[in-house]
This record gives sequence, structure tokens and C-alpha cells, in this order.
Amino acid sequence: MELDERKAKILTAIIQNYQETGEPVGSRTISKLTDLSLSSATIRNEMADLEEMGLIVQPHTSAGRIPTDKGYRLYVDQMMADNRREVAEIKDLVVERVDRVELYLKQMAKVLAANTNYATMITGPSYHDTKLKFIQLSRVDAGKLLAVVVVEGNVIRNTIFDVDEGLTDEELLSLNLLLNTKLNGLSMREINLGIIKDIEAAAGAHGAIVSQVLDAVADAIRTDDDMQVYTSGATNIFKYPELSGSQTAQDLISTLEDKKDLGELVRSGLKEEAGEGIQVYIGEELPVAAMKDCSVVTATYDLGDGMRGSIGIIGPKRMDYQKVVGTLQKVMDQLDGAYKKTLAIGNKEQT
Amino acid sequence: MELDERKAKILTAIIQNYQETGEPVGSRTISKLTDLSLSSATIRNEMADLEEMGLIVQPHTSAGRIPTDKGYRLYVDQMMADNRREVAEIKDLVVERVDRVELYLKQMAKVLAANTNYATMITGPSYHDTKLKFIQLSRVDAGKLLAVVVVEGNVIRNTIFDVDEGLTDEELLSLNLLLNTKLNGLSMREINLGIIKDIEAAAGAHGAIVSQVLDAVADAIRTDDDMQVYTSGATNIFKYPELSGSQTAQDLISTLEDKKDLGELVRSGLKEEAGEGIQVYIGEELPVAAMKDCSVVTATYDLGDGMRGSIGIIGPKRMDYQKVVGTLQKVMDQLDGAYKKTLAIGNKEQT
DNA sequence: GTTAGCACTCTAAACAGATGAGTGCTAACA
DNA sequence: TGTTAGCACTCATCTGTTTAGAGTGCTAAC
Repeated sequence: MELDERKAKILTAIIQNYQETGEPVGSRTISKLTDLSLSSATIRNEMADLEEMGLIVQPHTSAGRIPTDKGYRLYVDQMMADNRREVAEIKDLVVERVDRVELYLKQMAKVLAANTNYATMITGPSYHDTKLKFIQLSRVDAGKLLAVVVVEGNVIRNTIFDVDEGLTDEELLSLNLLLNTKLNGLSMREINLGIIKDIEAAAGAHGAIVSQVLDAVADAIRTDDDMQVYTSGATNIFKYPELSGSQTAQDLISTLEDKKDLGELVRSGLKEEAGEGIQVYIGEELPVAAMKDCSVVTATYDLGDGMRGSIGIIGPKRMDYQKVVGTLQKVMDQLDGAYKKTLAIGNKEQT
Repeated sequence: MELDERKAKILTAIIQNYQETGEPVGSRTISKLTDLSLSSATIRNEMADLEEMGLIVQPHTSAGRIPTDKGYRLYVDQMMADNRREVAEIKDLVVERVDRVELYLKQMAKVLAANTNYATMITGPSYHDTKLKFIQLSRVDAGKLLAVVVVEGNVIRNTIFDVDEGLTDEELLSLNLLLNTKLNGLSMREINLGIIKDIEAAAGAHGAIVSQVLDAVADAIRTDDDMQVYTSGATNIFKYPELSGSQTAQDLISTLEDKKDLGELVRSGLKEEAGEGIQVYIGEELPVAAMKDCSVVTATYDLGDGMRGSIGIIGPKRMDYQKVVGTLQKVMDQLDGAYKKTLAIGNKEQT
């Protein structure tokens, strides 16, 4: 069986109507809705075909049809490109006084959730490819050092750690100088054994302490919870009856609260960098069981300086894919390198 | 009407049975449950009295009775002290490698939620009374300074801020020295205009920069979101049918996600330091409308060094007050100054 | 003061039609 | 050959009714 243009139109109409109403859509509705000017009987014949092809199903006899995962997949892959709707301006994208990427992302999650009416998640960037900008060791207590690390994007990390040997103030000063000279501009990934050896040698008598320091630096850069995930708008799922059925809602909210699965989900999307970076997962395609009634659209953002992470929007299968993809696309465009600018403005306001 | 001992026993029995089952409890049940060996008819008479006193109600005619807010209040205030049950050991209180109070509290929230089966929230400590331990200014970019502030408890805060004047390395060094000398051991609250003037004078030519720096320090100490609130176990509310009724659940989860109301709620509790610091809010007593079907038990923790905040446990009105209060009491005992010890261990493991 | 007995109330569950949306099929039509 | 009108059929949903059971309040007896 082949999907001719008329069938495609009908499928699109079903998907779009179901998206709005959440109710199975019948042949009469389609007959009136489309500009095909066909009777409901004809539509019925076509719908029978579409059902045979596995693109739509009836929840029960004598009910209208709803799209299957396969139907959505077809829709997303082929039909959406055609009539790309102009995306409404994103409101409330007021990002004020942000001197930390984390806050920026949190705000972004909130704004996206408010704009789309779906749940959103954003993973914090991984800092492995981010360049070191500044390292500062200071003594806090006797035997306790504070390491402050600033990386590109003015992201600040710090740890307190113990050192075995005592250091004089002068030694600390020269160690600081040494570290900054040797490491400045390098990313964590680029710091290899050779460089470490180099620094140890240069540190002379206190070479032993270097590895301790570098460990602490690595520790500081690695975000606290391995990878941070910010979620927002979890309660939006209550807006969709098919999701707020007790068990589903519970599992979903749990998943969103837990955030562990989410990181996993998004990370897997990060690897395959196909297309324009926006990916759509529909129902069973998702690796997380709790989400089998959902669709997730993910995108990879790049704040510049190697700060890359991803954004996911979680909604019912009947989510407005066009709007979501469009919004995400738009946000990505805005985000692309935009952080630095915002940062600059933010800092100016702050003083 | 007076509440004699028998009535009290019956009220207690009703509350405890309702706590377990969540169903209105009838006279027969009480008759069998208590050791009063009274017939259901007698119990009925007593229950009619209790109802008249406003301590219990029938959801509808021909249903059993459930406690009112007033009934719970009486129970919590008077009857709980008597037979304080021995609290089960708190499991999973594994606090590993924590060098930040924030993480510690997050873990604590999780553990409490898992142990009680209620939702929990913990507010981060306010640092206004915490003593400054160490301040470090460093130049990151031209015209951009990084201020790192360490307070008691090894809590580290930082900001990047712009300065108008250029500073030489020597000037920066002496400014650092000056700040540490003048401010060490003081809390934010203790830094008054006199001290600021003092420092400005001592800074000489660069006196103007001092206020900028102090602003930044204050900014750094103030936690990012004014006051941080960590929540956990929000989905536990689905375990209680009377809360998971669509609208209530939605509002509640929203409230927990939003966290703003929570801070308010807990903050108000912080002021009145009555009793042993543990307070119980029942239903309408709560200032947050979304929580009118809930009870909240709050406690104030003190990690030492002025780091004080509070823990709240949110559950249905029929929550196990004894267990919750007991658990909270226990956690408070463990927490009392325990953070420092944990911190020390954590740091040792880390190196 | 306590208890047994009984009539009464009200909820929840179970059941039975009635309704109507929607289908599939067939036959007629262009 | 594709399209349409008509019709019988299905089934979820709604509505009203019945039934069972839990629990009460009251009264009268102990």
C-alpha cells in the first residue's frame, strides 16, 4: 500500500486535530476539516487503509482514530518540513543579571516550560572541553588549601582539600604562578601526563603536591552531581489527560524529580549529531519506561568555549511538534554564542 | 463539655486508626480496637460528644468519623507527649564525601523522604550570622575581579564583578591583606558603616573600590536565589489518596516545584522559637492555600557556626506525627554540630 | 451508665437502558 | 473506477435504579 498525497493529508489532519482535542477523531470531522471536499464515507475508506498501514488505530470499535507511534514518526520525519509554521515570539526571555551558566539555564528551562506548556529539562554543560582561564590556590586553614578555578564563560568552581606538606606563602605564590603559566588556555582533556610531569619537575621540591592539586582541580571542574539536570514545568503534564492518569503521572513526575534517567536520555542523544541537532523521540522509542506515553524533543546547545549541553522538552505524544521544534530552533539560534554577550551585560548591571 | 480520659482514649484511637487506613472509622472498630471493652453503642454516644466538641466529623451521614484540624491539634499538643514511641533507626543516612553544606542538605532531604514516605524540604542556612574566614580577590580579566569568600563551615561563595579603576598587582595584594585583617572573624551582620569607613580610610587612594568589593562580597554570601530550598520525595504525596485527587496533587506538586512559598512558610516558622524547635502546622493553619489538606512539621537545625536553617516534612493531615516528630528530633540530634565532623572526614577521603 | 435492638441514612457498587458517535459494508451513481 | 448515500452494527458513555452494607441515632431494657 502506498501513501499518496490524499492519505498524507488525511493523516496530517488526524494528527493535528488529535493534537488539539486529545480525542479520537472521526471521519466526519476530517471531511469537514480538510479542503479535500470528500464525504465521510470516502474518508472512512482511506482511514481503513491508513489503519492497515499501521499509522493510525482505533482505541476501540466505533471510536475515531488516533495516530500510532509510527504515524507520528512519519509525520515528524516527512510532513513537518513542508509547511513550517512561523514560530510565535518567545515571551519572557528576560535573562537578568546572570553571572553563572547554571542560573541562566535554570531560567531558560522555566521560560521554555512557560512558553510551550510542556515539561522541560536542561543539562548543564560538560566542562571537559572548556578552557581553563585562571587558577588560584589559597590557604584557608593550616594544611587546608582552597582551589578556585575559573574556566571560559566565567564559570567558577572550587574545592577545599588537604595537603600533606606545609607550604610557605612564597611557595604557594610561586605554585600559583606556575600553574597559571602552564595550564592557562588548556582544557581538562588536554592536560595529559606529559604536562603534569612538566609541572612537577618545575615545582621542584614540592612536586609531590602537584598531583594533589591537579586532582582537586579536576574534582572542582567536574560538576557536583556528575552531570546537572535542571527541570521545570513538571506540573504541565497534568494538563494532558492521557498523561495525568494516576500511574503515568506519578511515574513521570518521579522521573523528572529524579533526574538521573533524564541525564542518561539526553546524553545518548548527544552522541549522534545527525541533522540540525534536534531530535524527536516518540513513545516506545524512548529508553525510559515511564515515558512510553510521551514524546521528547531534544536539542544540543552551544554556548561557545566548548560549553555544550542539551535541552529536552517532554510532552504527550500529541505534542505540537512544529511549535516545539520551531521554538527549540529559535532558542538555539539565540543561544548560539549569546551567553557571552549576556554575561557581559549582566556583569555591567551588577556593579 | 469536658474531655475526660475515656474520650481522649477514643479520640486517640480514632486518629491512629484513621492514620493507618485513611478511611473514616466507625464505632464498632473502636469498640474492638481499644482496651476499654465498651460496646459500640457506648462509643457512639461518646463520639457524638466528641463531634459536638468539634474534634471529629462525619464526612457524611452514616459514615465513620474523621478527626478535624482541631482534633489533630489537641492530639499533637496534649496526647503525643505521653507514649512517645521509640523511633526506628534511620536507614541510609550515609553521607559520603560532602564538602558542601548544600550537598549534605540535599542528601538529607532525600534520606528523610525515603524514611518517612512524605515529601521533605530543607532550606539552606542563612549566612548572615556566619563568620567570614577568608577573602581572596583576584584579577580574572582586565577590569574584572573575582572575589572568593570562605565562611565558617568551609562554605565557599564567589562572584565576578567589574571595577572601575585599574589596580596593580601590588595594590590588589595589599587590598587582600587589608580585607582579611579587618574582616576576619566578623559576620555579615557585624560589618557596619564604621568598619567600612575604617577600611576605606586604610585603603587610601583606592578607598572608592572598597565599597564595590564589599558589595560583591555581600552579594556572594547571599545565596543565589535569595534562599535556597531543596525538596525531595514530592511524589510521595501520590501515596495518599486524599491528596492525589487531581487538583490537590497538582497544586501541591506545583508548590513543591516552585519552592518560593516553601521558603516563606519555613521562614515564618523560624521566628518563633518556641518549644524544642519542632513545630506542627495542621491544615488551615498553613499559610499556603495549596496545602490546606496537608500537615507540615518543621524543625530548625543548627550546624554550628551560625549555620541555621530548617527542615520541613509535608504529608497528609493523617500523617504519623509521632514518627515524624521523633525522626526529626533524632535527625536534629545527629545534625547538631555534626556537620563539622563529617566535613573533616569528607575532606580526608577526598585527598 | 451501659447495652441490645431497630429503623433510618447514605455511599458505593452493580446493573440496565438509552444515547450517540463512529464504523464497515453494500449498492447506486458519475 | 472512484465517490457517495444509506443502513445496520458496535461500543463507550451517561443516566437512572436497585442493592448491599456500613454506620448512625434513638429508645427501651438491664
